[in-house]
Amino acid sequence: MAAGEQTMNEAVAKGIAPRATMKDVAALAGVSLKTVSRVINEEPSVNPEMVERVRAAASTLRYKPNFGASALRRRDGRSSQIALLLEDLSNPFSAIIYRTVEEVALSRGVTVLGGSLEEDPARERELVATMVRHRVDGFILAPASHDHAYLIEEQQAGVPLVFVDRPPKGLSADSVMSDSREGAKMAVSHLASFGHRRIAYLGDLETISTAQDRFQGYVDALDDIGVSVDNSIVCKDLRTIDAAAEVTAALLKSENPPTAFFAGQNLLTIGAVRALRAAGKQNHVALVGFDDFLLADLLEPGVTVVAQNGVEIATQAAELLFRRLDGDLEGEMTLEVPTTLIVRGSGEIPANR
Amino acid sequence: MAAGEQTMNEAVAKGIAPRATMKDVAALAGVSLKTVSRVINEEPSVNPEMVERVRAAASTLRYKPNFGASALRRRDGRSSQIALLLEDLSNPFSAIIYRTVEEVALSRGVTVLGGSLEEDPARERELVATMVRHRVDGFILAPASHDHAYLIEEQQAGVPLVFVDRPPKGLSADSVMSDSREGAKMAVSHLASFGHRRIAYLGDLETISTAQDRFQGYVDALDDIGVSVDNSIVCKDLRTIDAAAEVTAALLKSENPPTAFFAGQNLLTIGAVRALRAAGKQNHVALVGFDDFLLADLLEPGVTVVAQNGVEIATQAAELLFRRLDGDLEGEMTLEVPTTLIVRGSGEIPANR
DNA sequence: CTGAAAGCGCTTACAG
DNA sequence: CTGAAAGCGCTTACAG
Repeated sequence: MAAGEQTMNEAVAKGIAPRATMKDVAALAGVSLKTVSRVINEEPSVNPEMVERVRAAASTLRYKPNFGASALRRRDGRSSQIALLLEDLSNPFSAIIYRTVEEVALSRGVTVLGGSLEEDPARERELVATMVRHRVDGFILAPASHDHAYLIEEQQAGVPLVFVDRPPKGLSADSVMSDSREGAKMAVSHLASFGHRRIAYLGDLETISTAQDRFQGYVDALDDIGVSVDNSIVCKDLRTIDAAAEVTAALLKSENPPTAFFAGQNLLTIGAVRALRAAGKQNHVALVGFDDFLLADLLEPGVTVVAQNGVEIATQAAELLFRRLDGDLEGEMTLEVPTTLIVRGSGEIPANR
Repeated sequence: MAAGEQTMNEAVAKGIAPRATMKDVAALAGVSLKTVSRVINEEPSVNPEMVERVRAAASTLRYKPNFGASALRRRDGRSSQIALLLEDLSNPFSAIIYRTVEEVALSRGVTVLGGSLEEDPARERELVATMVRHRVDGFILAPASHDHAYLIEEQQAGVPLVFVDRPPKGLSADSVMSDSREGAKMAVSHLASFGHRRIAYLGDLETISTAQDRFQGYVDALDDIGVSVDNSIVCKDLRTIDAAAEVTAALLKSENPPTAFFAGQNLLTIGAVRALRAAGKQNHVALVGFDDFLLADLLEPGVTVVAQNGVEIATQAAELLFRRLDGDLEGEMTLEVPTTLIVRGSGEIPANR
C-alpha cells in the first residue's frame, strides 16, 4: 500500500499517466482479461457485442498492447524484432541494405535493431550479445570478426542467421553476397581489353574475405592475358579515401607507373580519383572501381565501376531469413549475386604504348 | 505433461536447444532464483563463494539474460531501446544522424530501433505505434506528419520525445535542427556578393517547415540587396534529382534566365549540377546548395554549399533525450545548430552583366 | 462463446 | 547475506 502510494505520488509529481493494461480495459468493459486478449488479438468467435464493448474501453483508455509481455508468454516467444549488423550504416552500401531489409521486415510487422560494427570484432560480439538479450528473432549480419563459431549457440537456440556481404566462418549458415571474384575479374579484363598490361591493385584489409576474392579476380584476369602479378603495384590493407589517394599518388610518381588502376572498394575508388585529379592524369590513366557510388557519373571522366546489387542482396537475405522463421529448415544456402559493369569513361582510357 | 512432451519433441525435431533461464542456473548452482538474479545484476553483498558458483553455472548453461522479462517486472520498466525515425536511412543526412545517435546510445547500453518515414504521415503513425508496442524508452523523430498532437499520449506516459531537423507542431517538445533561415540567407547573400541579382530558388515541399524557413532566408537575402522575389524563378515542391534537373534545364532555356541558383536540399543541388552540366553552363551560372554531399569537392567546378552539422545535431538530440531519461524535466528546449558556408567554386562565378 | 487459474522469466518487497 | 512469495502484462491450457 505504502509503496503503491509512493509510486502514485512519484508519477503524479512527474505528470506521468501510467499506461492502461488489459486488466484496466477488462474492468472498464466489464469482461474478463481473457476476452480482452481475444479481442486485441482478433480471435474470431467472440460475440460482436463484446468486441464492441472491449474496443470502446480500449479506445477510451488509449490501450496499447505490450509486445514484450505477450512474447514472454506466447509459445513461439517471438519478439517481432530482428538484428541487422552492418559495417557502418553511414556507408552507402550498408545504408541501402538497411533500407531494403527494413522494407521487407515492415511488411511482416517486424522492426529492425541496427548496429554498425566498424570492422571491430569485439564490437560485433558485444552487439550480438545485446541483441540476444533483446531476444531478437533472427540476425542479418555482415561480420567484422573472422570466426563465427560463437554464434552456434544462437543457431541451436533456433535463431536464424543470414550472412550478407561476407561468408560465415567456423559455422555453417546462410549467406548472400556479390560474386566478388567474378566481378573483379570483369573489371580488370575490361581494362585489359583497352590494352592495359600494367594494372595496379588497390584493396581493402586482407583479412576481409571478399577483399581476398577481389584480389583473386584481379589475378584471374591477369592470368587470362598472360601477365604475372607485379607486387610493386599491388597495394592491400587500404581502408580510407586518404590512404588510397596517397598510394595512388606514389604509384603515379614511381619510375614505371601503372597505366590503369583497379580499386577494390568505393572509398578506395574515390581516393584514386582524387589522386589522379591532383596529378592531372584523370584523362590519361584508366580506373575501374568495385562498387558504385553516388555521383560517379558526374565526375570527369565518369567513373567506370563494377556495381554490386545491394537491393538484390538485401532482399534475398531478408526473404531467406523470414523463410527460416516460417519454418523452412532446409540446408544452408549460399547465394551469389552477380555484379554489373557500368561504363562511364574512366575505364575506357586506352593504354599509351 | 502431454503438452510439455510435445514441445520437447518439436524442439528436438528442429534441433532446438531451449535457452537456459535463471531458474535453471539456480538449480545447477544449488541456490535460489533470487541469488542468481543478484549475481547477474552485480548486486554487491553476495557471498563471493556463491557468486563463483552462480557464475560457473551460468557459464555452463550459457545463460543469457532476458531484457524483456526483466523490464516487465522492473520498477522503471525501461526496455533499453529507443526509436529513431528519420526521413530515409539511405539518405546521407539521415545516415549520419543514425550513426551518431547509435554511438551515444551504445555508450549507454541502449539499442536503436530505426525507421524510415519517407515523408509519409501514415507511415509515421504506424511506425510510432509499433515502437510504442515495443515500449521504447524514448523517441528521436524527424517527422513526416504536420500535426504531432497524437504524440501527447506518449509524453504523458513519460516517454521523452526529441525532434530533429523539423520542429514539433501541436505539442511542445524538445527539438534540435539547423538554423535553416540563417543558412539559406548566407547562401543567397554569398551569391549576391558576386553580383547576382537574378537568383533562382529550388525548394522542397512547401509543407516541410524547414523548406519554408529556407525560402524565408532566400527572401531575407534578396531584401537586403533590394531585390524583390520573382515568382517565375521560384520553384517549390521539388523532391528528386530529376525534378530539380528538369526545372533547372527549363529555367536555363527561358527568355530571361537566372544567373545563379540556390538549391534548398542536396538532391536538388545534384539535379541542378546535372542540368547545368548538360547545358554546358556549369562554369557560367553560379550555384550554391543547402546541405553538403560526398564528392561535391570533386565535381568541376566544386559545389559551394551551406553545410549542416549532422553530427552536432544528432549528438545534441541524443544527449538531450538521455538527459530527459535521467530525470531532467526542465522546460522544452529548441536548439538551433549553425550552418557553415563551404566555398568550392560553383558559388563564386560572377554574374555577367 | 467466456472465464478462472497457472505460468512465461524476471524483479520487488518482504521476512529471516 | 539469502530466500519464499507475489506480481509485471500477457497467453496458454483448461473447464464450463
